[in-house]
Amino acid sequence: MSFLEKYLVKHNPSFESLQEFISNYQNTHMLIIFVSCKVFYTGRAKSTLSWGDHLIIRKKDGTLLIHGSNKREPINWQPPGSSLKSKCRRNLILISRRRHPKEEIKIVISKIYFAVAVDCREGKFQILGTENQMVQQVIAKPYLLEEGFTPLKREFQTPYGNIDLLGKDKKGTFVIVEFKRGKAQLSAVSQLKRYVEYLQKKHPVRGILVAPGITKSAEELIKKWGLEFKKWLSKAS
Amino acid sequence: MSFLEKYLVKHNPSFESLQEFISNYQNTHMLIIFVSCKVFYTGRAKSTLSWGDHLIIRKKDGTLLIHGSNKREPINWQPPGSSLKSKCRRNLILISRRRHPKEEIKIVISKIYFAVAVDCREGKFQILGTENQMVQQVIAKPYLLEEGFTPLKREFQTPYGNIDLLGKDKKGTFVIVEFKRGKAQLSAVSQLKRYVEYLQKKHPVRGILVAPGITKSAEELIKKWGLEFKKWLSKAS
DNA sequence: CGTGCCAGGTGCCAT
DNA sequence: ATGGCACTTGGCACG
Repeated sequence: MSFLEKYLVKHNPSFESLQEFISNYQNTHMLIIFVSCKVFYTGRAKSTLSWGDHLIIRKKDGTLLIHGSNKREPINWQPPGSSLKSKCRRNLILISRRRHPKEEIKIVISKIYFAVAVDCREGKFQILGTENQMVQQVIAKPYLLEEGFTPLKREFQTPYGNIDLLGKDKKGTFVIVEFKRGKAQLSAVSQLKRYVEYLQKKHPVRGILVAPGITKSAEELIKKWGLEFKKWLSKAS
Repeated sequence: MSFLEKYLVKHNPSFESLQEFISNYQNTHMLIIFVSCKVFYTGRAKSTLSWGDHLIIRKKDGTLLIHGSNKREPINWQPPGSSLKSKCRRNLILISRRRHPKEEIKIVISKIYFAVAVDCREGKFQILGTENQMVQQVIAKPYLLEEGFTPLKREFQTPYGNIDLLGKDKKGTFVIVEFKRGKAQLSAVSQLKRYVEYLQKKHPVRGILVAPGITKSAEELIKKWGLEFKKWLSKAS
């Protein structure tokens, strides 16, 4: 591939030709390969994917994706940092390994429809509306939480976990604030309770869960445990 | 594309040609398109991806994936069930929408390197080694948990959440068992504690966390709360 | 490295 | 639809 070309396509390559293609480009290009194959994964779990048509994507950071005809998630994958080797037998076999944890994917390919090597330089990504930004807003404008609130420490560490935001209310009582960007569930209440249980051994303390909504049972639980829920309006008026 | 062909490639298609290609194949084929583009997402959060080369995959179930040059995760995406429309302006614009929640992705394309439509029939997938299988093993061989254990109910529902496995020990005391397939963390202890707190209002009850390992602080917490940890040997001897 | 935890989490299954 | 939760979760930040 000349340095001017963005991509190179191989149609119905032979096994040997794909092997060479892979070894030539796997460190510099993203590979997109459409094949008939079966897949064996073993590692943290163990899985098999029977014969079918699958899209294989291999990124130069070592990521391996095996996609099927639906769903957002790949059927099988290997995360960044994984190796890739090929063997030519009766079928073409691709093996991707990672070390920690030890995991292996074996792709047995019977037919290669096409393979593309692509020179991909991605853009810059920015995102807004995360939990972190909720916390930042409350730190900047503490009255958004409640009148008289004073933030003390972001990510306050305890042996029971890390408190999103520790502060004091207008009476000087410690306040533990847990933020959720989506509807708060039982687990969020548990989390807040953990922090409160720890801190209240030393000080009187309030616990406030801040989220745009809360499930029914989480709301019942939070009342039962004497904690508070504060609905968060994303408007941030 | 004839019904015999597995795939069809367009090299450097014009905007209009890609529009036609998409509308012809988006309901029956997986589309794989490599372009120079920028992306705007708005919905649960809001993000921008600046100009760069990105791989666009559109599955016939409506899934949209926008991949960059590294990482397992797509930079932007739309889940199954999303729509896709195109507009031709100065650039080619693809818009994918979903209803619940209301979310939109706008892809502004300045250059199309290639587009492929693919007829993808995926294989059957099977997986072993999940949490569910740990539970099934204990149900089949209760002594693996402890001598004299009797399983009573899988997924026992409480207003505090669902208990993986409820049973009784040899003395007839209720036992709540929570399984984790990986190293158990603070959240697992919290979860177990929730169930125990609920049931112990009515009966004396033990809580056992079953996992191949446990983090230091989770172990301390589980002791402090009077719960038990049982190390799970995947050997299932 | 391990630990904790958010994520536009996704996906599955239950009511 | 809402909810509870596992997931080969992935990814990040911090000790």
